[in-house]
Amino acid sequence: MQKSVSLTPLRVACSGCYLRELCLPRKLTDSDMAQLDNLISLKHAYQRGDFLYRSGTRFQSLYAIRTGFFKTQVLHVDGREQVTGFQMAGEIIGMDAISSDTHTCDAIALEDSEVCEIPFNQLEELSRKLPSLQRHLHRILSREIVRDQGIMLLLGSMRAEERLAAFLLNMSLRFAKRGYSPTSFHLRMTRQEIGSYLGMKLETVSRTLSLLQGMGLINIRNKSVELHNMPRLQALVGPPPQLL
Amino acid sequence: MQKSVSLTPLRVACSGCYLRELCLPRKLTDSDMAQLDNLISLKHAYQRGDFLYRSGTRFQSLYAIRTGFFKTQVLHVDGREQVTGFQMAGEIIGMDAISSDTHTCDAIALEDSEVCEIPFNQLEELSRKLPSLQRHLHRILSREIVRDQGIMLLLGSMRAEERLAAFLLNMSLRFAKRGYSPTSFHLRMTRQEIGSYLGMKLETVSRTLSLLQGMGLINIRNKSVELHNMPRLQALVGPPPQLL
DNA sequence: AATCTTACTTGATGTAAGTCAAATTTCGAT
DNA sequence: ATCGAAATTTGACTTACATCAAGTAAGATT
Repeated sequence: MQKSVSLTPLRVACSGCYLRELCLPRKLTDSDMAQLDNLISLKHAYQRGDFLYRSGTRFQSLYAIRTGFFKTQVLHVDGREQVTGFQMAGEIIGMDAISSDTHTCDAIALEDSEVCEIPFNQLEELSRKLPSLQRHLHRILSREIVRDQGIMLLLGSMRAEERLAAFLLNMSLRFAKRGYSPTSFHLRMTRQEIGSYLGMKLETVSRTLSLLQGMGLINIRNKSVELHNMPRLQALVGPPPQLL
Repeated sequence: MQKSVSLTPLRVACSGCYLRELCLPRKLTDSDMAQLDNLISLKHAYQRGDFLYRSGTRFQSLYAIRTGFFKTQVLHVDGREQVTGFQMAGEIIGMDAISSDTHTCDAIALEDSEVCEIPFNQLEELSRKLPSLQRHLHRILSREIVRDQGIMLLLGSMRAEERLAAFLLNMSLRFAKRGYSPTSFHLRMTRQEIGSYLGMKLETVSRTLSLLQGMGLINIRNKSVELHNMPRLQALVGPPPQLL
């Protein structure tokens, strides 16, 4: 099923990579770090299309994305699906499953990816000993809540152009944080997936992207995007058309 | 600002009320409970319209609603607002603020309410000592993430009737859990607030409620609702019209 | 390189929900 | 009880987005 191959037989500490900056607390001693390293020792590789986990399966671990790109989606009874997020390197995934010990969404690799497994019981145990780790875990959980509320705002009250502008700016910001260009990047997901995430049909995504291009704000060719005018994109997200 | 009056000078333990069932872990010893009681000792009263907290203010505590009804909303730069949730007795509110030590939304009482304050630092400290409390806190945070994803699904892929059916059934479930009738209850929020929450205009809320009434599924008179046919309401939420 | 499949774009048309507006009801305050 | 403000309902009209339908381009597979 999920083709998870342990790339290296030896232990590969995630704290050794730049994950440290994004996912791990700062104020830990070397000894603390060692304990954390010990915890986050399982690395897995996934190919495009592989499931990291499936809705309904038992929860055991959170996952820290080392490299690559994932989407999470919830499936409705009738087959409708809603993409709930796109996750990239340095982000933690799987937190929805804590509440019921069962995954409530699917996580699927959008490109070949590497992931560090974080057994949750052990993380809880360690975070009881290390207050700064505990606090960090709480922040990560809370950040996910804030992110979701931002999307609720987007889905509940924005128009197609605004949604796409917000989406592109969000991608831009996240690429920039990882040292990539904020103005030129490659989308890993299809128009369909973008549409599901933003609550619109793929045709509308396509049309609206063409529109933004027509306005000179972006350049989009298949999955490659260039943001030509970030301030105006930002302005588009901000003030509404006639509502103010 | 927030008219928070300490109702009783003496300590009022929240664990003494039915909050225990909804918010607190089970497997605690009496001694553990006593510590928890000690932590959750501050009770405040709010009148309709009062702010429990405001976006931008410093985060210090979570709040357990003892009685009453709140809404949370995020405000956009331009004045647009999105209601992100309605909270009732037994629910915990304020978790979005952990990530940045700052509240990211407003919480406003929809009726006169009582709230127990839970200083978060102390909660963290105690949960380091009590694994079952720690686990419970994590579950509560995760449950909020799952809830938000459900709303994303609703906002992203449901039609007006489906949204309202889902909303009414959710209210019904939550009232039922608290021992109230699942089929007959009183909405505390305006059509406007329902609309904001569900991503539609107040006129559409009104029209759609009339429609559901016309179909014989509900009876609504101002803010009093009766659900006459829960299975059909459920069916409405489930399968889409022609999409399957 | 050729073929097949899957993504993407663009146009024509339909529709659910938004907007504007007026009438009615409810509720709080005097 | 009366008044005024706010909430709700309902109607007429508009619009943003969905749907349906080709046609084109990109990627995968052989």
